[in-house]
Amino acid sequence: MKRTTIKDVANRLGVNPSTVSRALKDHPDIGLALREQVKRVATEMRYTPNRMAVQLRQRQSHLVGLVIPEITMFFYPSVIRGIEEVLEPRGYQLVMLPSNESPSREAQNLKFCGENQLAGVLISFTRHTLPSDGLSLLTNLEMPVVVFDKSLPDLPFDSVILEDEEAASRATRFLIDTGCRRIGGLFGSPNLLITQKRLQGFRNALSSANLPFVESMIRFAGNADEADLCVREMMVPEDAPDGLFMMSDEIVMGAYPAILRTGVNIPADCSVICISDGFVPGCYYPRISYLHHDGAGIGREAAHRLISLIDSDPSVSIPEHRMVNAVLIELESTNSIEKGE
Amino acid sequence: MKRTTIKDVANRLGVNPSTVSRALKDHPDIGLALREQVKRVATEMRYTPNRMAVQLRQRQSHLVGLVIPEITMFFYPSVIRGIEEVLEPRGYQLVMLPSNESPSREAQNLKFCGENQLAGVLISFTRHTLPSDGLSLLTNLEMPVVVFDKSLPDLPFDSVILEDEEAASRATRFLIDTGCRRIGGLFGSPNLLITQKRLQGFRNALSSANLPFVESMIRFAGNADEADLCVREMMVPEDAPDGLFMMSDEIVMGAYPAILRTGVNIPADCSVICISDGFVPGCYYPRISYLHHDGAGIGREAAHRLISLIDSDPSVSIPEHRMVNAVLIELESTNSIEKGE
DNA sequence: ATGCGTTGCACAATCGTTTGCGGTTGACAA
DNA sequence: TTGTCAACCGCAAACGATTGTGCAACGCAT
Repeated sequence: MKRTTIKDVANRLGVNPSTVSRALKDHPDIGLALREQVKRVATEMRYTPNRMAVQLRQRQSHLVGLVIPEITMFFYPSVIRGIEEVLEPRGYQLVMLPSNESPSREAQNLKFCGENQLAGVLISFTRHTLPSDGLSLLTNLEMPVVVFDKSLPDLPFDSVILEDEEAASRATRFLIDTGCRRIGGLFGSPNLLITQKRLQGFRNALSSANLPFVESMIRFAGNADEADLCVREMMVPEDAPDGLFMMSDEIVMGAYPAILRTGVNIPADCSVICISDGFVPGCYYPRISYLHHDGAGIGREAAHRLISLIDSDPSVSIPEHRMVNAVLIELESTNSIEKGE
Repeated sequence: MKRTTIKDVANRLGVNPSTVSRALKDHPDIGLALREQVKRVATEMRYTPNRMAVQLRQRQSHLVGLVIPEITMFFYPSVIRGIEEVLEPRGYQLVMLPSNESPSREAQNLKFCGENQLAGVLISFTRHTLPSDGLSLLTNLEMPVVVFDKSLPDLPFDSVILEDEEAASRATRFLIDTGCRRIGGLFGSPNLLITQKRLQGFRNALSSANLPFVESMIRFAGNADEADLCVREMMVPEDAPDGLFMMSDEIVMGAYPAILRTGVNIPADCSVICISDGFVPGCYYPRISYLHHDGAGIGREAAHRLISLIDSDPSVSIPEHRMVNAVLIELESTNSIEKGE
């Protein structure tokens, strides 16, 4: 039960394989009549091109590598949806290459992309990848690549990231505007550039409002459980925050129930805002307002950029850094209005 | 800047490409001395085999297709982690083929797997796939395939699924044992076999306890928002349930906050239990006890089975249906103990 | 009739590996 | 000396497609 090849079709028609190949792609060299006949017979014989042969010949696969730090339930599923949305119609497929937060695994994954001549690579770095390592990895890769979300400083490659600083700043300002004065912040891994930027945005907003930045009011949590712990530490009776900024969905899922558990009244005692992909904030009561960190949007952007890199001459393009901005979504009132003025 | 091929290595050594090929795979035909030298030069020239050529030659890729109804934040991320855990060490890579709950897209995806001679396929069906269609799709595929989680009735192919009926039954029994008498159930799409089975388990538990099955106490929700709506309908003062079974994480995330919003006291007024992957139940307060629907475990099982199918003679193997059982995890008390006896 | 330009297709090389087969050595026994 | 048999390695044909080039046949103008 062998697959029918282009040769089989050619033999059946008594023509040369090359003729069949050209006919199927409407090459003008082939007469119109024959062209139609070839197509008829080809579908009749249920011929489908063998991609391996095609790819070997043209030295390029239609596979795109997706190198991500870990396949978590946060953010990446949305990103993948966004990517698929633009890749699939163009005939590209996504190969999963999770790095499990291990730089060495990440290097392996990138190596895989190179060896298999994937069409391109979409990458989000692990929290442990050193900027210099990331740079050399991508440089050695010699193929279209776009970095998304978890980028590294000063990378001379295309990237699509959130306006992290601005988003965090706006979120914080929102808390300030609704009357919060003792604002706490819950952040992710401090290694991450996005964490640093969001922290910076957080600080900027405070200082713009002439509010002091209190070291003890911010915490870093590597995962949901740690976020839970942070909350328990922060929510001490004497000086609990009256407003809390949480930088991600994972932090929210760890921290928010912890807050509720302390008995603190939201938003009366403490307002809350976060940066989120959008689903999680609606799954709590009270709901949480958030700055939309649009995973699908970032995925789409990154994929688009990658496609244009693949289609263009690699030597002429200069890296383009795209920042997608986060829009504020207000859900009910986890943010108090005119708090105790 | 061409990649170095096996020919380059051969030329450098003045030997035949075939010799290099054999030397690199320790073929006994090649003398030990030469073998070592070839390897040395190969690594020195940074030779890496071109997989496309290899695959074309041996008519098989090391890619496994993952066909899933949709890439959601629930369940599938865990499944993928489990799969990767067993696939990656064996040199297989995962290709994402989301069907977006569309049977036609699903058919396309399967076709893709066939045309590209993937090594095998892991599939979870959409909620709209007809059993007969699924059967013919897989039959035509003619390659190793294992169905996981969202299966179809009477499929003569390997499968790995949860003991859905048993899990739902145990969950319900747990509610009964803690004193609930008016037990409600929130289910997913009624098209799904897993929904039907879990519903069956739910009913069985009720009837075993001589409790009536009240049609109005169960609801079907296609997504979280619908689950929210269902709760608002059910939680009417006169005859609200005193115990609630929720069949999945997505249902929980829609329904649980809705319950809290109604002001119903958990677990005093209403106990809650669900079937879950494990992360979500801990992200609420009160936490929710659950029967563990282990995504990673199912992924691992499915991947293992697929590997053994790939490695074995396809003609001799008979389909194996694996049911993984769900263990009960009790978190705090969303289940009342000795309710109003 | 000669020359020239199209049109329409066949030939063969190529992509980078793998693999069946055959052939050359040298050793060693008959 | 001849024959046998390993041990080693080269040759060339695949795998299934794409593509540059060659070459008939034909039309048309000269």
